[in-house]
Amino acid sequence: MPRKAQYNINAILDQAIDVFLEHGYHGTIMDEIIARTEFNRRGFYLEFGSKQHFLYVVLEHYHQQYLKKIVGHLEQNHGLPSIQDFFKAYVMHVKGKGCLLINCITELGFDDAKIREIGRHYLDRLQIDFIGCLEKAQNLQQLHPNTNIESTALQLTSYVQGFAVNAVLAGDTDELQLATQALLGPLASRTP
Amino acid sequence: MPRKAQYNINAILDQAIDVFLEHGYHGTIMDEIIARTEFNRRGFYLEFGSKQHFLYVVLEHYHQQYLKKIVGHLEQNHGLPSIQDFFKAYVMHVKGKGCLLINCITELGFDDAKIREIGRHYLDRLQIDFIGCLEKAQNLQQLHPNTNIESTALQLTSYVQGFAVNAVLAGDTDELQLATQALLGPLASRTP
DNA sequence: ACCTTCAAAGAACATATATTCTAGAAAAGT
DNA sequence: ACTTTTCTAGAATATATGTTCTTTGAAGGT
Repeated sequence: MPRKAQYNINAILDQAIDVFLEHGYHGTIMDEIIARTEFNRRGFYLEFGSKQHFLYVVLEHYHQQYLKKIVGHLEQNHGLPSIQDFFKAYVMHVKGKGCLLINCITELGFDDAKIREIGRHYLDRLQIDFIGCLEKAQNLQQLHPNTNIESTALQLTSYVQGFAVNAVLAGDTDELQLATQALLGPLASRTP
Repeated sequence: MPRKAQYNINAILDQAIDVFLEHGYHGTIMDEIIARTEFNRRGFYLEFGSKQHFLYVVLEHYHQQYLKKIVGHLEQNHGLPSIQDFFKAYVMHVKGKGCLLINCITELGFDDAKIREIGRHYLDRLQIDFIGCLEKAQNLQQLHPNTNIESTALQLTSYVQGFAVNAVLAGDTDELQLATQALLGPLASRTP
């Protein structure tokens, strides 16, 4: 019977995330992917077919494995604390690296419809989850009663993207943590 | 006496901005730059030396010619209205295209120290200008008296980047205009 | 009108890069 | 131990791409 594959797909996808984060899509060359992931050229093309298709798989893995879990905080339904948990996790995640999805949007969004679609879907989801969380917060009277929920959700969504860009430049993330507190603080009701 | 150069450097730099916006740095190939700008290979290398150096020149031009003028709104010293003018101009500018500087940061920031430096400088400047504007707004009593200016400026800076990303995905800019209103509205004092 | 100088166009070159192919070796069953 | 399967490593290939070179001809002065 034949040999079994030596490589672990999940580990490879994780390693690939870092490579793409560092050099972008076009800046990443196959030689580096092969060198830094634990598998070989033939295996690569047997498994993924092409660099482009590989990116889609990596991006899907990135979404499922990381972004979804972070966004998951917003679905805990604890109102404002959930939003705080989300930002804390997000800032930790993007610190010093940025966000692969955001990077793909800015690098490839114009040319690649699939990337655009994934990006739109992600942002829509984020905004909907913020809305849900803010509504819950309102029910729990954690929020200023006259808060415009839709607008606030839109703000928070923009803010998230801003972090992803900042994280590439910012050495430490204390600054980002502080900004988050400043952002969320004023949302809280004075008379809970 | 010799012929004079036919090309107009400024026009070329403007044309190049669009090419880089569409395909990113590594995704842009020299053939397209040559085809879409009004000059030829020889002229290009005589003038700029390399693709990389050309990017720096384009970026500098982009900064001087576009970003600086938009950020200039913040130096009008009218407080909140200046911030509103800034966002209006920025949204118009990035609509459907994104921001070249932000794109370069996310694509090249990890590998290219010069890009990182330009990016940091730009964001610092933006934040300082926001602070100045917010202080002025406070003096003019356009602002909630208990606003934390530093944090608010940091937030606004993050929004700007978020917009740059959103603009790549958003077909129309109504959404972004709405977000701006949602963003700036709550800053205004209730008792001016 | 003629000559000189250099711009314009694109061919040519060298390197980089994605993808395919080949040879040898390692695992698993008999 | 032997055979089979297919994995691994890396050579090979074809194309893409940044850069340089060559040829042609246009502009401007005399």
